[in-house]
Amino acid sequence: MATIELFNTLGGKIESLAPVGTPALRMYCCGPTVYDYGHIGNFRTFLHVDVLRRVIRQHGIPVEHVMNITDVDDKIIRNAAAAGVPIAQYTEKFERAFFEDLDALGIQRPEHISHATACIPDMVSLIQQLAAKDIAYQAEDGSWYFRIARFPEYGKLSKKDFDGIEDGARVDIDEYEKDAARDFALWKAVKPGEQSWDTALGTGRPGWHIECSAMATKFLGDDIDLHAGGEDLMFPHHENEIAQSESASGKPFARHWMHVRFLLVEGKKMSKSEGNFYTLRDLLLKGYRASAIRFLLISVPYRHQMNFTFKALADATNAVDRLRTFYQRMTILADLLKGGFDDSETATDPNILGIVEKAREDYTAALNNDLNTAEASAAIFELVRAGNAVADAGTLRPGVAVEILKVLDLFDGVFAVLEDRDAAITRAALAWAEAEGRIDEAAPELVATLAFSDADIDALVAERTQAKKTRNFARADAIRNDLLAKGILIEDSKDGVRWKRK
RNA sequence: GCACCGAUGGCGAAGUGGCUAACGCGCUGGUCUGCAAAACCAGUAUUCAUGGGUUCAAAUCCCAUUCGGUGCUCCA
Repeated sequence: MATIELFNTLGGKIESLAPVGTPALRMYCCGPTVYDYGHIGNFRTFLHVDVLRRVIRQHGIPVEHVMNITDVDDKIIRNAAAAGVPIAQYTEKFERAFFEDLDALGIQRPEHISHATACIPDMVSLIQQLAAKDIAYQAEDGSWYFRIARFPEYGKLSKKDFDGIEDGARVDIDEYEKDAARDFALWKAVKPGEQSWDTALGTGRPGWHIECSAMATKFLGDDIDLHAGGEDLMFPHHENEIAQSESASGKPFARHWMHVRFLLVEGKKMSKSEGNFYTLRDLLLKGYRASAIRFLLISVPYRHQMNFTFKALADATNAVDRLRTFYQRMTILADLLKGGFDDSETATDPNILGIVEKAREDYTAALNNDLNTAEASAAIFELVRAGNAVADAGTLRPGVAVEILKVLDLFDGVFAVLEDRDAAITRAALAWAEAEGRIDEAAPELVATLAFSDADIDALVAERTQAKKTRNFARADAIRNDLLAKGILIEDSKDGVRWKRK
């Protein structure tokens, strides 16, 4: 099979991605700091890493993927103190929410998930290795710093040349003891009232960057295949990881670096002050579907800045619906064969098999080409149109529908939007909002629609079908319009009546 | 301020030197339907921010300008 070509920030060009030294591809992705609910920008990154791991697995390559949970840092300490609870209690809630959100968005769990606070000994040991080489040094207050002067390659990932850059315009009030302004904290000495650990380095807590170096090494070794994260992490976070890891091991830390670009929201940087800051839960309560959010965030390739808009989100909902409708149509056709139906005599379009094959090839080639999800979905929509047209003409053999379904399954192995879990996810979000006292943020129509059970809807749909049989169209249309007003759409088809929630 | 990235139809968005500028959504007309919906067909940018240049050939390369974004500081 063709190789996966992926842009490598280190080197600045597209390179083949493949495991070296082990059968599995060993990758590390910087995880969340669990001090609040995840926002759509966070999830854009996690979604594209999910796309990557799914593509790798479709190539038959196993993945060994590590993600950290940062459960101690300045913001957590500050917020937990403000809430008057221990940090573990504070982070537990947001960590649980984070995993619920991953599930809602269909993001696969990494093979290894570890907490920063569970890896303190690993971090201490790493810092000790650096200290033995005099690369880590302790300041007078007891904090430990990384001596950047001892790592000449510093800046190679973010392409920064620190020679000649002025070195000390800013001096943080509690970092005045550093030897050089760029030196970064490995271990922060304890401050009154803060959570701390008693270690060989003294009493304190880890700096931010060290956990990723320690965890990646702990689970994957000191020369991993891929390291991924948001573009903002490139500097200083990833640069510092490289400095720590490579200084300790003497080996290149990660061969391949992947960075996902930020998104804009309604054309502007997402920020609380702009009023365009959205968590996944905010969107679910507004009535948008998890599947549409996934599809939209994935559909723009990861290296492009994408503009997230509510219009685009509504459009994505329709696009996903079209894919699902087509999938159902093909499934119904393919299922004819299960009943022992012999389709060898069925009229058949002479070109459709070639179109199916082309869709498969275009789809695969697009993803292999630096994860071009836009072109990949275009290939699938070409198949949708062709398949529908042939089916409309009555020349789609069930055996061909089986082949089409294979391509759709390949597609869904990465895009993961065809299975409809949306109503359940939205119900869970409403239950959460209720528990948090935020139910007033939910769109009223959403509450109304979900208040209707499937059985309620089925009963009304049956009544309408009965009315139609007696040609009582006034009554039938009244039911249809009433349901539509509540967000439920009825579709009559040759195979019976379908309905769906809008 | 310095550095880097981007600007493609009504909206979102591919395409980075050469076939009629993908794809999705929307809109208009048609087919189908009791009417709709779904689905299909046709139409919907002679043109790729603006101005110059290179080339037989440019949305794609170069220069300038305008606008948006990012990094230099916590951030996915």
